[in-house]
Amino acid sequence: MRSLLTGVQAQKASNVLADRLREGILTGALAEGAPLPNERALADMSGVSRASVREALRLLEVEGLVRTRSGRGGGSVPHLPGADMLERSIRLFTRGQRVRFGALLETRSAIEPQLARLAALNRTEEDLARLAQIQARFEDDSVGVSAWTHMNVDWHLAVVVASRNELLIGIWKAVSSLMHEATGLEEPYNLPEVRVAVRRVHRRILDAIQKGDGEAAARRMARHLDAYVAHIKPQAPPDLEV
Amino acid sequence: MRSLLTGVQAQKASNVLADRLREGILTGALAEGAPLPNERALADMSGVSRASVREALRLLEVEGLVRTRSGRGGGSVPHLPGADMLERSIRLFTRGQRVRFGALLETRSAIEPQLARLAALNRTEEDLARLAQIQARFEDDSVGVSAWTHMNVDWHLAVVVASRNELLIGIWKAVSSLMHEATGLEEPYNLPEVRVAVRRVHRRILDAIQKGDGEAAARRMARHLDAYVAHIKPQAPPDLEV
DNA sequence: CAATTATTAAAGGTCAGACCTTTATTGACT
DNA sequence: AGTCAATAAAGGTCTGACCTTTAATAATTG
Repeated sequence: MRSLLTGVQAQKASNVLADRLREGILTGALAEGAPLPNERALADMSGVSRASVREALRLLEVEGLVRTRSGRGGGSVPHLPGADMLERSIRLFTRGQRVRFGALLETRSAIEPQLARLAALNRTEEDLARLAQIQARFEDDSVGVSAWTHMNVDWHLAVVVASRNELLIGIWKAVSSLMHEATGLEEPYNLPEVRVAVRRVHRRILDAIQKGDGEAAARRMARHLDAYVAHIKPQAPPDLEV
Repeated sequence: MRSLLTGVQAQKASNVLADRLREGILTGALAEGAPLPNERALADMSGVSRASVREALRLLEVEGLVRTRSGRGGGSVPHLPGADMLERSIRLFTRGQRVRFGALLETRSAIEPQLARLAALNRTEEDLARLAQIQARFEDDSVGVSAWTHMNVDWHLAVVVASRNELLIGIWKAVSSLMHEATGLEEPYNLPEVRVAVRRVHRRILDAIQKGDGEAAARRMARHLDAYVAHIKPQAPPDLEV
């Protein structure tokens, strides 16, 4: 008797509505960009109060599934969750779990070589063109350390994007963003010999990507990251938290 | 003149309150498990209405930072976001971005060898004991395919947990959970020769982990996953979406 | 006529207060 | 002691008013 009735648990109205809207958005029934009815109309249509409608919309907003704007012409529009949402939740996870800075390094070292491998296998001509263009910008040695670091980020991002694996790309973006926050972008790119070495290894990695040699791309990227870790690790105390 | 006034943007009351509570929880000022004041009290204390308090709590709930229960003795208690939260958001991301099933396989293949390497370096005696215990259960060949699959999941989870990298562990859990949903756990563990092969490679991986040989552990795990991919890939249409 | 400025309307944001539902505790009655 | 009813404490919901933000429109003016 008891077991028959467990699990019925009256769902909260806002959750029920949020579930429906979420499914609609994820399946595409509610097209991205096409505004939802306003809150009062949703309340009338769904038979729940406006307060509950608002809670449902708030759930979806936090999940990255709608964007809400005030004022005339505002409202809630469906939006597919992207890398920014992933970054937010990975940030919360790392802060909440007190994840070590070293764990971020390990994560990046785990995935970026694979991203390089996939880039070698899946890159398009446009990818190669963009990579070549970014690589060319490295030749200018007159730029400051900040600009150089940004170029470096752009280079890695371009490689990563060429992999065509959206999930790994999203994770990579989140992790490297957290890393850059933690290091304050204070990377060792002021030393001329470091710049020369980075330029050379970047060239070799691109070479492998261009030739479609996934193994070489992965191997070289792994070594490149090991060198980076060797540079950065001594500066960060072992128990640094993000 | 214009530029002086941009960015002031009156924050919503619920967001301000949520931000404060979030910081309190993440910094530990609001201890996990110690219940927050009830909604009416929070409203009085913060000077905003109960509706706004509720919205703030709802934000935090979706972020996995509080758990809320109804009824007497209920209320909202702080809670540090864990792997379950990460899994929810990775699930939303994969569905929203229409991530291919193959991308999940690639992600797992990217991180699990590194997890095995870290396990070899960081495993404790307890980890080894648990792994040995799980390995022993594999010797019993009479179990059904479902039980065998569960054992297999347990084995991989135990390896992964031994790595002591909470971020990679969280990502691994999320990805493998999504994979199992997509495949419906219909894995090829009914064939005796597959079972023998899996048992053997598991043994060799554990061997490397026990010896602290990270390279071997990573290499063997990578091969093991390649074999798994080779088994599973033909069954899944290339454009299968999660 | 064109540029600016006021007005209005449409939406979300907030509030107050009542009432409902769920759940744990307490107490009364076997 | 065990069961069942009453109570209390919390979240959940509803209503309806009002405030604030923002875009569109109308009025004004150089």
